[in-house]
Amino acid sequence: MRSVAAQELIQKGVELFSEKGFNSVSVREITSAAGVSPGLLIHHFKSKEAFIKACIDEVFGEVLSFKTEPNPLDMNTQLNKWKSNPEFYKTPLKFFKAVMSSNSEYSKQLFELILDGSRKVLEDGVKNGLVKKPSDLEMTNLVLAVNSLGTILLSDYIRDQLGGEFTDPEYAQGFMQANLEIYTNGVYAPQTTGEK
Amino acid sequence: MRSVAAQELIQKGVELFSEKGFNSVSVREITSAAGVSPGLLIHHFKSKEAFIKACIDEVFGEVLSFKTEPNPLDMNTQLNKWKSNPEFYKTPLKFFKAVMSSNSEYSKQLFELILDGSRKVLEDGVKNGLVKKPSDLEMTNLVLAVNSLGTILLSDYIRDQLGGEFTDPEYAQGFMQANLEIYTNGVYAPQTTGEK
DNA sequence: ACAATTACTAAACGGGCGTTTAGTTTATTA
DNA sequence: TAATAAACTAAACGCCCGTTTAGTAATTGT
Repeated sequence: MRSVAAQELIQKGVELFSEKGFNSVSVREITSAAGVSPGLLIHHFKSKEAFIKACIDEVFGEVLSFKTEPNPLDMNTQLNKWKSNPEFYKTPLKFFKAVMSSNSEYSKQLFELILDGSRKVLEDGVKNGLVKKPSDLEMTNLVLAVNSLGTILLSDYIRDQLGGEFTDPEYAQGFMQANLEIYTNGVYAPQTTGEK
Repeated sequence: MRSVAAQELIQKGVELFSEKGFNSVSVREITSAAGVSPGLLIHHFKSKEAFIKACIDEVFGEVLSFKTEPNPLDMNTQLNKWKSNPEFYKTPLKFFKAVMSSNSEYSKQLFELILDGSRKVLEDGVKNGLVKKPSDLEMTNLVLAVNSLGTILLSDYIRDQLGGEFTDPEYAQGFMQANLEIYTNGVYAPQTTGEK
């Protein structure tokens, strides 16, 4: 079982890593935020890298299970989730961004997990008749997943444009509506096949 | 005028920054790659930060002008560019990724520039009848730009999935085709409006 | 209760960082 | 060709980093 201080360290670690990324937060910054000595973090977690892994495990075990959570493709479900509790998603979303920007072994696993979840939704959608059968499902899945993740990675820029987080109810409606419109109607007009 | 060594430093800097990002490349790494002393970089550029800015100026002045280059939305034009000279885009694309991941003042300016270019293409497309009139042009523009940029930011993950760079002719065709299909036909089947 | 383990701290270590300093070589200019 | 300026180097400075060490306080097991 984890000591109180160790739990506190994980919590502060997740918080700070979410804000600044793994490389920009030092061990000392975390330990002083938790009110303990730097040595204690190493004592409990062996190294900073192992501590980061512990933080990742904590967040993804506690809050996110990409196999059961609504998939990025499923915009309406996601929108409702955000609407009902926007605060809940803020830190995990930023932490997720930190992980995906870190090029660790975890980030690759997470990406595959996202792809798996997205593929499932896509395949189900095709079966249900809700989604058009793409000529190359795997490639389409990749593109859709990348678009969703890109939204998260670029959330800082989106915030600047909207004037607030795209997960906030105030702005989520319009942002999701644009997504939905694109994914429903396409962008190119019907009479063209997309060529110039 | 810039000295030969200073030019060499910029070139090596862009190369290394593109590979690893700004924070992960030290002044010593750049100067030893250029065969000069660390002090010389500071002598020429005052600080590492100013050197980074010089690198950004160099790349975006030399290779990219987002107002004239094909816009991310214009998939076919972009595909043809990549097809005709894939090497040309590799380093600038990675450098661009490094800048967008750095949260500098430059990255925000670049994002606005991308939005401006994208908006122009979108508006022209609507006038030409090539693009459907979106209910919220600014929001749609934001979503489309984010999707395009996301592809660049996540290029490492895409490479893992495809087995090669998505800018390589071998893989570009299929990847762009999936994009084109989504933007032409949408994802959701016609009989549904997208709700579950 | 006492021994053994665990939680924890203060201090320091070694290393890499960006940058400064002081000095030398090379180029420019008059 | 002598004076001035620019290019450049070797060494070191101070700082912050992750981690180690050596020791103390608290907890646990018997």
